[in-house]
Amino acid sequence: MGARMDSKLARKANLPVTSSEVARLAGVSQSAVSRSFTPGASVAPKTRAKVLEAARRLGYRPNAIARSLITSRSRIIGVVMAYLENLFYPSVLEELGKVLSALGYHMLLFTGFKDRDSDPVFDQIMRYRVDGIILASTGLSSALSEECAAAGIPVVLFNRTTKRDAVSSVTTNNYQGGRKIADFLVAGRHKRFGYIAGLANSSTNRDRQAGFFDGLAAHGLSKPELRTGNYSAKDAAIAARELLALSKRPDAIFVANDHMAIAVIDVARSEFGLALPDDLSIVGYDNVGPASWAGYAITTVSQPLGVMVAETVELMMRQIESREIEAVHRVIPCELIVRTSARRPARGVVERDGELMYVP
Amino acid sequence: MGARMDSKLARKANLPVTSSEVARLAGVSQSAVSRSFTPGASVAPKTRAKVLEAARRLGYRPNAIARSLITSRSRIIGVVMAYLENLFYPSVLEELGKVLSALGYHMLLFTGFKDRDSDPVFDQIMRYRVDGIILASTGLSSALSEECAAAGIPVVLFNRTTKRDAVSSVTTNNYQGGRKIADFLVAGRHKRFGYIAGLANSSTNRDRQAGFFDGLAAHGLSKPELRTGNYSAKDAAIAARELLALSKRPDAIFVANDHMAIAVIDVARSEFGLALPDDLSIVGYDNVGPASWAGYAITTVSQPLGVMVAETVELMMRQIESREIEAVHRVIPCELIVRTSARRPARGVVERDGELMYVP
DNA sequence: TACAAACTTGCATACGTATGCACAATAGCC
DNA sequence: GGCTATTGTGCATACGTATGCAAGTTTGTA
Repeated sequence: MGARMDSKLARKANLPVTSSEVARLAGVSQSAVSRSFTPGASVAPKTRAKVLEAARRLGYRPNAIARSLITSRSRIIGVVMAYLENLFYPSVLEELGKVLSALGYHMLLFTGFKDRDSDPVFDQIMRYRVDGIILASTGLSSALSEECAAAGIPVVLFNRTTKRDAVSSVTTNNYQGGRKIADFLVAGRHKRFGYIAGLANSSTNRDRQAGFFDGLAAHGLSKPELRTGNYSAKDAAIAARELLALSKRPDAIFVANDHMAIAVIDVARSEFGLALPDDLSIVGYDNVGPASWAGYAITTVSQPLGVMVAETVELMMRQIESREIEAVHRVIPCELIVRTSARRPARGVVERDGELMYVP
Repeated sequence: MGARMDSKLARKANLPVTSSEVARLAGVSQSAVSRSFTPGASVAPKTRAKVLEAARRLGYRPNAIARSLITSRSRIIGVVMAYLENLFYPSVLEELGKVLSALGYHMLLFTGFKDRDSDPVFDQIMRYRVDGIILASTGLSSALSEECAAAGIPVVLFNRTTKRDAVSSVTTNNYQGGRKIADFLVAGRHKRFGYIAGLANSSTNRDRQAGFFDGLAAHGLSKPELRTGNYSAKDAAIAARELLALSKRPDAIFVANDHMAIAVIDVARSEFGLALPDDLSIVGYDNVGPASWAGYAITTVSQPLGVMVAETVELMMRQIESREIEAVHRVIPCELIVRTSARRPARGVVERDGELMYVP
């Protein structure tokens, strides 16, 4: 399997340096070393200097594992993301990394089990005695959430919500988002509507769909044509083919996220020869990076990532510090970003922060 | 900041269950409990059954932290990815998650420090006594790699390489890839060439560029116009504007990765009104998801992710198990995938596994 | 100088598990 | 049934650190 260039040299591992060894070199007790590395502990500046110098010479680093055992705080947050194909989640991960590391926390990441069961993942998370769990792109069974609560481990759902009493959540107002899209498309004088759904049992899909359907109903319109894309590009393409092959083809389709919307746009253009927005309007959701690429320019609902992550971490930290589990549900407002994948209404589109937004 | 719905109920954390408590309930010693959870340990089936039943009733899970302290193996791999904007890396992460979890290992992820120094990241990684370190989208200073070697922690560079003696690496044959692109474009009768570079000091960029330049030289052609995009979409767009505004505009541009190539294509089409491949040919690198989207259809070099990850993990495991650091450098062959962003040569394009490839 | 208050330091112990060792129990064999 | 070989079990200890406590030292004040 390809070329190979192996170095001849192999080295044996040395033993890692402990605080006792540092103590010996510095001529102090092990406690003094520990205190020198604990911010706010009681150590004389001179002692600390001696210790740090000895530590530097030996290449000592405090053992976070041993520390966790004593303090019963690992400063590790378990992060669960079933898949990363949808660019929304990598962005979340990157932002989480920034925010958590600034607070001295780290992420134990569980991903890549889209097709498998998530229970073994949970078992592993619990074994590492994480200080908290953040779940994105996935829900949580009732039994497991109860178990976390019983163990005193805060759980925050990111971009999903639940009625369960033991877990918190941070979402945008998906109902409002769906409703805004309905208003926008109706104002744009569209006549026949389609909806390509995400995972049927996800709260995001439920709320976006309800908002969209209610919005259309409020204008006296009947239910749109519904197909399901399961938040998968492949399924969305199939759904798109069905919708676009209808004799009464929709002139506006709301696709439950941008990741699917891209696949739908590709199908519309390259398989049906349709031009956007003249022949067809597409609206997505999430405002991921590619949504703003010139090749797609998707009209979409923006989920403010920075705010969502900040709220998630704040909720997490509060529960960790207070040692009390509380089920708080944060709902963040969202904006409809107007680009060129959907026909615009005559009025209501304004510029703000360099983006066009729909503010009826 | 948005709506809020707080649950009234708050719960106190319980104490976590220990092996001693399980032992008491099962009427055995703590050692027996430990052995019941250690595959291959010496326990009578009857005892193990008693223990597991007691553990189930108490909701016991072995404490991986405490176990690490004893065994001096954390079964944690530190994964460093400065940024996740380029979809190549999330894909890597997902695959790593699959492969590592199947082996009972977990990922401590460090990301989101693109603009900051990576030294603090290292400090943290070392504190958690990880069993190994995988670095993607980033290099490693000489001092740090020496330190890891001294501590007996294997380091594998993913998609980067180095001459340093203490770290291993897994890359594709980037030189060969660059060279293939030169051959392909020359065979396609292009006349004026451009190159948009990645990060100047990255081994991937160096090798791709060297291969491309050497390939052109081998056909008796002079050096292409060079601009630098730093593997950033924004910088690449700027570079593209410069290249396309030249009086002798290139008719073929090799962009050092797909992430930048997308930005370049957007600029070419929407700002210069160019059609691909009639007015301009673009070739990328990586074969990320969006490269195959109908909107872009980028001719690109495929880096076989699955193979790369498998090799990376294999290298890692071998070093962990043998407790010896070795500097092995795996170089994996790559393929030129032909799509429609670049004019095709008259011959040499064949179909394989449903993809068109250039095999001169 | 004397005394109290504030600050430092070392000792000892605890965190939850794995494991070498010695011993007990069982199985295997004729 | 008597013997050895095998297996199973508990005891004690170790991993590397944090921290309450008591003793020691310094500082501040009158």
